[in-house]
Amino acid sequence: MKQPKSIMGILSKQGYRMTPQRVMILSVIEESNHHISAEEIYAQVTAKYPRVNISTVYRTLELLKRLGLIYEIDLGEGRTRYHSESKGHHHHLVCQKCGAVIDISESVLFPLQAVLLQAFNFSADLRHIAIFGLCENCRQNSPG
Amino acid sequence: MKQPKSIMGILSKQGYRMTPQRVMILSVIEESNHHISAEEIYAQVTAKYPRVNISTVYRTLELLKRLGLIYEIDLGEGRTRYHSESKGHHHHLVCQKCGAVIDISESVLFPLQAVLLQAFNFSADLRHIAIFGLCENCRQNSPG
DNA sequence: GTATCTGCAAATCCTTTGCAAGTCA
DNA sequence: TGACTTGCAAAGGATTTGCAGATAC
Repeated sequence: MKQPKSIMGILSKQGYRMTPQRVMILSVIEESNHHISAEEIYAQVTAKYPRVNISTVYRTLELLKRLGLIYEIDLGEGRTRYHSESKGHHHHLVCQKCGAVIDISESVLFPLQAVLLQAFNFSADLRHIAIFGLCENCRQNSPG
Repeated sequence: MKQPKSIMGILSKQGYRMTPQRVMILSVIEESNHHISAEEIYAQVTAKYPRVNISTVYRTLELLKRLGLIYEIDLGEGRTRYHSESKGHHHHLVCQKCGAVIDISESVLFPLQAVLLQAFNFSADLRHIAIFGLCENCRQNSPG
């Protein structure tokens, strides 16, 4: 398992302890290709370390989020998914009909960010956004 | 209580029945100034009609949503809020620090909608969106 | 050594469902 | 009358919490 070099420093610098659970959970998130849910993280961690508890996963996710190492995203499934900050930012077009998720570049939302800043003095956090709608296929096959 | 003229026709036309519960629930949503949650709707309806059950509220919300009479929005609180379609569309800037919700015009997202359509052939549903970030006040008072 | 973390179990919150009784058309 | 609706109670899934024992530093 790849061990992030930075995590030890980041944790100890802020008074947190480095535990095998924390290292494993972050590793699973960083090695995941997609946006991973708490339950999926739990399943992967448990495979190697059966005694880890789901509540530890949730507590660790909360911590990693606070430390800025991971981001959460709501893809409209009724559960939260997580993503490694080190992999960079992007957005998601989620098809409400077929469930397809299309990743798009962060830059697509730069103009919107600029408008919100100018017009409302609002600093929008547009790093990992889900936009719902209909994908190309479902548009063609849907009535209206 | 104001009774929506249209609901009877809309319901019966699609084979649904008009019940006092349905009329009251829609009325509460239409008379609400803000985006209202299932629990809040339940509280208001119960005040006048104590035997109504929360499950009826959820079932009715599902129906009204399907009929296009209401929209749902997720303001990041872990619960869904509802809004009358007849009041028109707008978006929300939600401050992650103080919780302020700033309503903005639907048209602010028209350019984004056009870009997504052109570049990805994706028909984005941008009628009631929540965008998270920092409001004017909190930007000034926050470190960094 | 001791404050921080974890596992376990139970609780919480929001929402959904099964079913028998009630009600609208 | 009969299909659609409701109330009730119980279940459901995701997430959180209290607490005593375990562990990092």
